[in-house]
Amino acid sequence: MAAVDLGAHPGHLARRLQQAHTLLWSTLVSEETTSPQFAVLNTLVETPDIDQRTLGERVRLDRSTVADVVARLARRGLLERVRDPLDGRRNVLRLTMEGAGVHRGLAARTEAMNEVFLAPLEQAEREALLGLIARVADAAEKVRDRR
Amino acid sequence: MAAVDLGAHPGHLARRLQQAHTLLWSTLVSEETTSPQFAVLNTLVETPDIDQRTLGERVRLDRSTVADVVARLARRGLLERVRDPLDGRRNVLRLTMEGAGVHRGLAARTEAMNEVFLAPLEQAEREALLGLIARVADAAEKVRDRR
DNA sequence: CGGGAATGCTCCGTGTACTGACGATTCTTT
DNA sequence: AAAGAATCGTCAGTACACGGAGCATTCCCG
Repeated sequence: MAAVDLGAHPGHLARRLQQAHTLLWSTLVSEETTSPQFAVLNTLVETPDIDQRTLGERVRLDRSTVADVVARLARRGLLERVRDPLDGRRNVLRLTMEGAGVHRGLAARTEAMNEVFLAPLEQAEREALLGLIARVADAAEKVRDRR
Repeated sequence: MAAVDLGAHPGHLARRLQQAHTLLWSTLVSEETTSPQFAVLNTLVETPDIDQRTLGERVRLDRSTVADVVARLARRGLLERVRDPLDGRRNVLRLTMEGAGVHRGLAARTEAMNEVFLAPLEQAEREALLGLIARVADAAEKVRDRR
């Protein structure tokens, strides 16, 4: 009797948004490479020779998930993972030629996909949505870090 | 060099938002029962004797995931899963007494959590955020259904 | 310099989330 | 009534996502 309206719950909406995006990504951008994988490739483009922990901080993936994603990309030959000779605890990551090529292709198609994804919104609404999500996510992530 | 700013990508923001919510949920609402599990319990409160497929449509989980989530809740004794005598393909789901009790407790704590989650936003902004997400998600889900 | 603390990674267990293949059941159409 | 189509659920495989335990390495302090 005390049932609640899930349509007003941000958590439920966040999950739906994320699921909808994943589905659209797989049809419009790539079936092989996922959105988190693209985030990793993209970070490696701007910061070569990064280690897994720092990479995880940038793309917001925990140490375990980074290891998984990186392992998959390495298996496909899109990046190299080498033990850092200067610090034997770290893995140094770097894109291969092929990885850079894959990133280029995905970056282009991602732009197109974003257009489709946000199509129901006016320009001002798109900026508002992204800004609001960023503020909520930033605040929640700060709570986590303070621990 | 062609690296992209992930902060402007709705997919990346959607993932961050969902992750942040999951984390906050586990600290403020429950460690045992997840947000999707609550969505299932909640649907069973308003619609007893529902089958898994219909349930999945309501909470936006595919058939496999529904089966997983329902199995976990059944294992904990929060719901009963019985073969429908009128249609041998379906499982009929119904909350147990304990399941109803768990739902009551979660519903209260969920309200409190939503307040914390949306704390960085003004009232008008909260409504705007939820409305914008719903529009984008609705549109994307329609694309999927049309298949 | 030497020993304890901190750090980076891996491995394991659990929980979403989806697709494809399959089996059982029911429905439809003739 | 029987063949074929549609439906519901399960199972296997893959990919994120997280916490805890454990290991090797490095850092820091006395």
